Amino acid sequence: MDRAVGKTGRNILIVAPEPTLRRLPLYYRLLKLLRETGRTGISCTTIGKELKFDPTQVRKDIELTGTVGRPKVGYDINELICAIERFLGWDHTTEAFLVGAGSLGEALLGYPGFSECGLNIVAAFDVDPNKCQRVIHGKHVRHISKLAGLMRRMRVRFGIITVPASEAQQAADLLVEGGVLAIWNFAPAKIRVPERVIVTNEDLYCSLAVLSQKMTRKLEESSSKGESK
Amino acid sequence: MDRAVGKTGRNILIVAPEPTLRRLPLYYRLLKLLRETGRTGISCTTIGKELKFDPTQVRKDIELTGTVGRPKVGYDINELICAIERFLGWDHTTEAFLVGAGSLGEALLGYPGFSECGLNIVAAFDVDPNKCQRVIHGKHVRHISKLAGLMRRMRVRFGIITVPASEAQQAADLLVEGGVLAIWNFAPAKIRVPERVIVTNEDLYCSLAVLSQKMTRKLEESSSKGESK
DNA sequence: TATATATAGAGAATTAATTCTCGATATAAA
DNA sequence: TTTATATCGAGAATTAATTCTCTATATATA
Repeated sequence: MDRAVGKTGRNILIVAPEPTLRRLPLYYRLLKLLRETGRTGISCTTIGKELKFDPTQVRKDIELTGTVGRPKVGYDINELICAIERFLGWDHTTEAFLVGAGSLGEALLGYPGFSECGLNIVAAFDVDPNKCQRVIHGKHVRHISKLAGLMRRMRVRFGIITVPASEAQQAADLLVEGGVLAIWNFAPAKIRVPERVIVTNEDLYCSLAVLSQKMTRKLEESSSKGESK
Repeated sequence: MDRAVGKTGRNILIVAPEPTLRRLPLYYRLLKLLRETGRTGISCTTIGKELKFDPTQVRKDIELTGTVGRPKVGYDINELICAIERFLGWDHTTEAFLVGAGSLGEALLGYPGFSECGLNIVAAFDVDPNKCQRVIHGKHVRHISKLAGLMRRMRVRFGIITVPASEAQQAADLLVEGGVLAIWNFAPAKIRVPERVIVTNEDLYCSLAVLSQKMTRKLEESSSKGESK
């Protein structure tokens, strides 16, 4: 989805494969749960069994984080948790601005556990003056006209877009004006930003497509073959 | 992420590759926009240029939907839109129940454009009696105790989970009890369901990981090499 | 009418991601 | 102490996904 760069820009910095990056948080969550039970060690086999992944895949993913294990023993849970945090950049706090204080924005402002990942949404912005001056989950909502200025002044480099699709580009432009480095875009729309800005799109329609297609195929099959097996 | 089946279950029905399924909605959105401008034809090259995809990739994706084009001309936009809708199962309505009427649930209940994808959330459910009897975006919120029964009676086969992680399994169990076929899980938690149920997880932490890692790498590089290029 | 060109379509080549195989080793059991 | 076994680590093999190459063809231009 977010395939690095286009024709022009060469991929300067080698980042981990996206599939790996998407699996690491799942390991991370499991490891934290296990740690609470008092466990101290874990093997790839066990992680794989728990999350339905191939153990070798888990091992290769872990290898990327720089953790070394011991044969027959496995990895130290604490060490592994720290390595994943370090690898993902979850070991330091990143401050973020959120644009669009609708219900989706509100949901993200109150999302539990972002702080564990080092994400700290410090303020929200909206065009609607009625929404401004409100405080949602302890975060102030300000008028969007203040975004770029405040962003520069506070040196915030991370932006989250939760506005309707039609306003996504405008939101992105303001974030770019404020010197944004990375954008997490929840609006179902393509945004155009300078090459240097990292964008990840959280497009619900893309996920829905996966689900609807699978469901449709399954229904087709069961109706044509009359519920085989 | 949602890698089909585990060790035990063979993958009975051949579905399209997930990367393709995730790109199709992007083409679809672009095509609908273009159609509104009065255009009738489009080439893979143009789609690719617009969305920064390789034209061959676009062509292969389109091939899967069964659409045929003409050299030098391209595809008929209308035909292509219909083919994508048919392929994804967006040409017929799927009714869904939503579990968890918090702000995320509210956001989904008011999400614009789900109906274009054939998705119709018919009701929401929550444990909190204060939330019940409310109407959000025209949809009634009922007590969760009524879920399974109503689901069977109304023959709803699609469930959306927007409860906190700690309650996700309970929500999933109720949906399974109601005869669910596919679950769209927004809770950051693994849910266990029978093999026959299709699950797609919308795990924000997985997406965040991609973004934070890229951002971290970029910051590391610019600080060590002092803003090269 | 003849020529140039953009593009679909087929299939080969390449690249990325996953899975398998095997040797080394640390622990537990005999 | 010896043997058995689980598991890491390295690298080969496989599979999936993407990109490239070439041919045929439909349209536009000369």
